Amino acid sequence: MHETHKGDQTEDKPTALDFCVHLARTYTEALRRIDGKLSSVHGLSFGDFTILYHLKHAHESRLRRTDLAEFMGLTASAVTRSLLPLEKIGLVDRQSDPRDARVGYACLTLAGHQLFAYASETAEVACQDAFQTVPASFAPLLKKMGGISEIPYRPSKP
Amino acid sequence: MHETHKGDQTEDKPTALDFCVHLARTYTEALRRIDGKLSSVHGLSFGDFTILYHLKHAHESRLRRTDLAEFMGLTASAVTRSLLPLEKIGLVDRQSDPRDARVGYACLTLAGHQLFAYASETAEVACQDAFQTVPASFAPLLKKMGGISEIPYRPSKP
DNA sequence: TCAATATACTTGAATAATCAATTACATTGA
DNA sequence: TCAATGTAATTGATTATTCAAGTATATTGA
Repeated sequence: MHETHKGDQTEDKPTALDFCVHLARTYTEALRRIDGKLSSVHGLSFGDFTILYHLKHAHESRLRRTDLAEFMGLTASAVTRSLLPLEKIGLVDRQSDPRDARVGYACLTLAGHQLFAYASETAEVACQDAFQTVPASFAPLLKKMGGISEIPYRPSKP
Repeated sequence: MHETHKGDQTEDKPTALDFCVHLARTYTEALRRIDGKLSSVHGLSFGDFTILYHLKHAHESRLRRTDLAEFMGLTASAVTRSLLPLEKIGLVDRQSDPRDARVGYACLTLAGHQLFAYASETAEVACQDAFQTVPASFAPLLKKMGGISEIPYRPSKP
């Protein structure tokens, strides 16, 4: 099995770049596997599933669409488009904010909760399977990667 | 700073699923940054750059298109389409195999080598920047993730 | 030998994401 | 107060990727 293919170039200590290239390869492969399982068993992409995941963990199982975008690392545009089919099949509900007419909430429906309960078991197994060899102690490290800005606490307005 | 948003659900020890969701978020953000830098400075996406990277490290700076697909974690189709613009702007050259008329090689041109030399410096900095806090000792772990099948040594036919 | 199967690659159609522009509403400060 | 600016969300056009099907060539085994 290759260790960063040995060609004629002398391969020195792996750089941050080597790390990134390898991470990209590993990530896409892992995602493909998880996505495949989730799709075949529940008809959800990992992206769809991740939306349900964030809603499930949010206060009252709902999030503003921008906050969901931030959690997902997607643009607002992508969130709008991703939510459409989930709203159509009744996993997610659309709500508005009486205090601010601009904002829209995405809210997990009962059906959404139910499907999530099943799908998260499948997802957990698929994730364990895809990342078998990564020890749990590793997770906190990844959390620090890139100094990603996290969602601030956003209290209801007075 | 949120630590996996504390809602009303009790948040237990992070599972493999939590890890995957967080990795996805971190990964897309990091990729966005690296991609942005590389695009603005050299007009290359990280995907484009990664193609040059794999060619650069390959024997004689060339790879069969299927092998490139395997290295990239992409389908053959995606590789065909990704190579088109790189061939058009003269960074990559198309070669055929006299022994097997089915196979096509992608080969780094002189211009490709030159651009890669510049771009890899930008990329290294961008990658260090995106993954500041991940220690180098971490790389071997990631290598094991998922038990990804690597490219076997493929000798020239007799 | 040559039919059956396998491999390398390309292409058409579909999906998912992006960015830029737009709409609609909110907030701010002279 | 209300004009200017800021924020939330959607939409159109574009790009990247996938899958399924197709083409061309190689390999294999009866």
